Amino acid sequence: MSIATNEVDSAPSHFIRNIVVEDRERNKNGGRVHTRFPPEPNGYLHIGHAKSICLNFGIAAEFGGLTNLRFDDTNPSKEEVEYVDSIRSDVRWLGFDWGDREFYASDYFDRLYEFAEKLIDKGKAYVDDLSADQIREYRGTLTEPGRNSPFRDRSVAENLDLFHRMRAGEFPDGSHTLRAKIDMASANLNMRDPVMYRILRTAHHRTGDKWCIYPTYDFAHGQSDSIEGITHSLCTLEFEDHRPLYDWFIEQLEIHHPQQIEFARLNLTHTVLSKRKLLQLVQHKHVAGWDDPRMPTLAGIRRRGYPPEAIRAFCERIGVAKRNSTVDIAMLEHAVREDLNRRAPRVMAVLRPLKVVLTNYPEDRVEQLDAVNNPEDPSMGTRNVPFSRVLYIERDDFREEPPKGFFRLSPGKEVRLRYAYIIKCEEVVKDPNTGEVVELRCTYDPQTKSGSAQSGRKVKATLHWVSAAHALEAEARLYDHLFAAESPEDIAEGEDWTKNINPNSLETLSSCRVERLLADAAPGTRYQFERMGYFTVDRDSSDKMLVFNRTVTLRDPWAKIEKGQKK
RNA sequence: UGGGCGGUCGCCAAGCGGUAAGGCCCCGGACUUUGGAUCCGGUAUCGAAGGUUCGAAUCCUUCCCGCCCAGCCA
Repeated sequence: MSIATNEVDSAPSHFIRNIVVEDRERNKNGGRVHTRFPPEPNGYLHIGHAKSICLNFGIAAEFGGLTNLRFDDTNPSKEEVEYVDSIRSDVRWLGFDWGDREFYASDYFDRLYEFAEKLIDKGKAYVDDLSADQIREYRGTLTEPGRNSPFRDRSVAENLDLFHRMRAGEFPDGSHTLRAKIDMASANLNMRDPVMYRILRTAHHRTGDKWCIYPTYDFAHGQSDSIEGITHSLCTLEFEDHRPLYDWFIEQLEIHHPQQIEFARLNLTHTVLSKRKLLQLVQHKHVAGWDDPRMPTLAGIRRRGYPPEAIRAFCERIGVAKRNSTVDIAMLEHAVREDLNRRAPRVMAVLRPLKVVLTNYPEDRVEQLDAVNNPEDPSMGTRNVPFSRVLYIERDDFREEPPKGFFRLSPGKEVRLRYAYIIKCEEVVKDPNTGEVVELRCTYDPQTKSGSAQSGRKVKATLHWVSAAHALEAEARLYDHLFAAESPEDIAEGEDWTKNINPNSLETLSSCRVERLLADAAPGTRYQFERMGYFTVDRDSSDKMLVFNRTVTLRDPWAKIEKGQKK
């Protein structure tokens, strides 16, 4: 079993799995299960693709089958190698392996060309001289049948000759097409003599200038699946109408017949998942790039710190069905927290530092305190954290005038410092000009050292902290949903969806203080900053400045209460 | 008004004639040196209306609502 599937104890049933089970019971395809993930290399993969990847690789692995990675590169004008490289690394990062079965629709251009000739031979395809506009006119509408092209009844010999000359480059772009001869009156528009080949003088990222005609996706996709011996061609709902066409090609060609099954694509709240819109976000600099941690791309999610295991668990949990749906992004975030809670080492980091001086603690004294690395996993051990007279605590953990329900630090009140002592706020020092609180003067109770006999006194809150003299400075990038609106694409007439971009989706804090051991953390390493959230070392991090991405916050009931009070 | 596909809790989603799983969110409460985690408990009669049946979310009929299709995009 692959690492990708063994973490899910019992895979929930869904209709595609049921179909596969039935197919195997009937010994269809000799019980073989062979799927493929067929992206077009014209953009970066996103969380929606992850659903398809997990489905395709997951269902095959579950039944001892294989999954191919196939690039559907039939339109050279939109496709680039940058994208195939990113797709490869994203699929690998997600945890899946396609072995040596990396294919391209362009690998099959010769075969496809022969298939086209065969259809011409059978009188099932013809070269059309109609322009794109004319083809559209002849196609009819949803409620009216189309009309036959005047070129529909050319002889086989003439069609063959014309098709060869198309390939030979005798005609200008767009002047001719090869069309399937099916039924211009079909209620299914896809069956109204769809275009199989178009003339396009654009260099292809793999085949170079070899071809000036390219098969359409509709003519290439099904046959590519067939050539690869795919048993179950899983695709999204919008291709349901195309299935009769793909079946028609396969039957006319008398080749292996994969079974196409359609499922609903993933939609997520507070984000967009269309390639066009993601491209726009990048090109118009609404984000820093495809791997901006706010992007729903796998590259972005990875940089943000989402673990692949969490993505897989999420994909398993959302299920597979035919109903259009939009999953609450909270479900994704939950999967991330669940995974990181188990695995991320805990560390103390103060994001917005407030100086605390313990007036009754000796100037030059430093204690090494014992701290647990992960309460969920004792095997992760403990570490020493230095404690001294001058500390930093989180600014949000002090309120001069505490609201109802606030049980952190305020004048005259006590709290525990995690792994250390109970302290009491004796004095608030303010900047005489601005009135801003700049320092707290507190006393500590030596009797309350963590773990000691008399440490049992209860206080309402425990704060994280860092020793001023020992801490390292760091930058933290706090991310929020890229879109404040739940459904950013729901907009009024004349409005632009980009108006829903959350202006506060990124907040950069540059004077954070963190435990010294974070100095050696490699990019991509994930931690829990106690009480603040999960953070991941960014690739921008250096000796000069440590940089952390907030992957996801911790659940924070107090923040919720306070938000409610303000309203 | 053509064709295809859907409509089960706020959001996902099981269920396939025998009397509504689960997860997320939310609300209580227990526990807690992370207001974290964990643990308990709470919340639907299945788009509507008829019908068949001892019995229907599951079968039939009609209706309503949503999504997709008129690229030489995928």
